[in-house]
Amino acid sequence: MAYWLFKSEPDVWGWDAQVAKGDVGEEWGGVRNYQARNHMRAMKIGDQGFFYHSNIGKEIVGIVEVCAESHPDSTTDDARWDCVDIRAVRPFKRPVTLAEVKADPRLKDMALVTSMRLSVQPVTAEEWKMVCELGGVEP
DNA sequence: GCCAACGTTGGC
DNA sequence: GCCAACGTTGGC
Repeated sequence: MAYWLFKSEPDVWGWDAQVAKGDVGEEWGGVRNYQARNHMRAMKIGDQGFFYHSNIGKEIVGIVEVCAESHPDSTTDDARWDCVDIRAVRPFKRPVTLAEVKADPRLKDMALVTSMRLSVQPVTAEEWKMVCELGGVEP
């Protein structure tokens, strides 16, 4: 089981929209970055991910899981781009802000801090546990 | 709205 | 294959 982080712009597609999709989930299409795509290609069904709001809020708001493995991105005909589907699992009791992550020395190596612009990021098991604690949910 | 960081593109 | 120009992202 691996852990990931998905970035969204909440005014385009946020946590509420993701929750509204229920267990069916939603294709995480539109990613046009090789690193991010490679992370999605590496994902397995059941992998867990944080759902992050950039721009508005700048906080991790909940947990999602991968419900369909890598497949062609339906938002383009370009064969280079694949993506997974994700579905909402549960919200954080308390959102974890970017400022908190940056302020915590144990989280200083999170990709959210070191690779700020990468839209799909790997998360380590330690980071997963830490951020879940901060968010008030069971890992 | 600004601007720094950084990924991508295209000319050579 | 290098590197300058350009476009995009995202925090502030």
